[in-house]
Amino acid sequence: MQLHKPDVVDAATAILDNYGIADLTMRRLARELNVSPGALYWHFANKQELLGAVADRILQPVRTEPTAPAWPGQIHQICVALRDALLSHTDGAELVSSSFAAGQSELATEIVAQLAGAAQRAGVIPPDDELAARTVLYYVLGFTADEQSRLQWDAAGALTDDQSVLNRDTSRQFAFGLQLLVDGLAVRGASTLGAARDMPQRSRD
Amino acid sequence: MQLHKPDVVDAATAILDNYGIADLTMRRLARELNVSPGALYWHFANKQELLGAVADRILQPVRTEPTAPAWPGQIHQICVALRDALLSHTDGAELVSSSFAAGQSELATEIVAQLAGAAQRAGVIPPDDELAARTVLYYVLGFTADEQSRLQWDAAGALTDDQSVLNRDTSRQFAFGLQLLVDGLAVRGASTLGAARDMPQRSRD
DNA sequence: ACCTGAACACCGTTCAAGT
DNA sequence: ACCTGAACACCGTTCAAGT
Repeated sequence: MQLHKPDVVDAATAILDNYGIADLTMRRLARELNVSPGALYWHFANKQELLGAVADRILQPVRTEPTAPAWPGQIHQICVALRDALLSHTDGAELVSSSFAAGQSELATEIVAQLAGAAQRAGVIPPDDELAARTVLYYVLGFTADEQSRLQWDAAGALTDDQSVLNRDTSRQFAFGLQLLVDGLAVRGASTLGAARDMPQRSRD
Repeated sequence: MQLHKPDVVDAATAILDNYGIADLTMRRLARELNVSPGALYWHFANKQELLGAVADRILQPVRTEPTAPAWPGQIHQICVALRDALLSHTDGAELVSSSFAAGQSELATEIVAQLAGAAQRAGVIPPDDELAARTVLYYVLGFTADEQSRLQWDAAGALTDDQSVLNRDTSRQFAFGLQLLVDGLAVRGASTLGAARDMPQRSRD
């Protein structure tokens, strides 16, 4: 029977979940699908494009309009959903991170747009809104990649107790860094929102 | 003549600067040094360890006690020095980022400690200071990796004018995101520094 | 102690040729 | 249109054997 893109992405995701990103190779994937390696290149231009498709599969659950009424809640919502999505796949953060950097994940770009919207509602005006959005994304990707790699060291069994990610409340830690950014956003937003009152620098000019 | 670790790191850095991280392979490096690939494994346990040594070489210029009097200036100083160091080597941000994630860069850990110190001076108490420090580092690495990969696309000549990193003031953009974090740090620090005054939420309980 | 030679078990990608 | 077979030009790592 014929090979279709979604089948390929399914198989790739299965390898990722079960063996990790190091084992997600074109040849291994072809073997799993009972095709020759060359067959994959009919459907995907190269490995990066395929990884981008896997990244978009991972980010699918994040694809939802935020329901929170105010912008801080919206940012929390998006970021928590994002971290959850990344944590549900082995090396998820690493894969999405590099796909985003390579500009191969459409959904990552969409998430940036949504975060930028929240930043605007916080009072950050273009083009700073996108900058703020990217800053938030860098944080979530960096934090989660770190968390996930520690989890792997942990599973491998070579980590002292105070390094163990299990003994620390990572969700609380994640929220702390996120709050840092939300607070910063509030300050930055307030400085450009009419309210020149109690803002000493450049009140009117 | 004998092969010494610093020679190896020198040669590796040269390959990185001239050809990029994709060409920094053990075999290529051995060829450049006129030794067999196996020789490298007498000096380094594996490729990750060697890359960690290159990362530390890149971070060397950042290794300096901050001279700014107040913590916001110190953070700016460290982060600007860090970004400059990363930008002076092809794929510098990507290399340091992955070495840090793999726990192979001692200097990266040192930089986190220095940022944590600044966070403490901002009023963020342990263990949140390290969390704050890591958040700042995630930002610098994420931003700079992004900036650097856009620079590469640009050099390759396939980017529209408004995507071009040259037409945007990236240093100003970098400062914006950094300010976001510094502002957040100020808020967080103030909330734990005695001053419960004019802080509506959980002022006393 | 330090290095070579050779092997092992892989990679990503291309492309003529088949159906 | 879609895929195979086979090749090209590589990888990281190990390890007996040499000096």
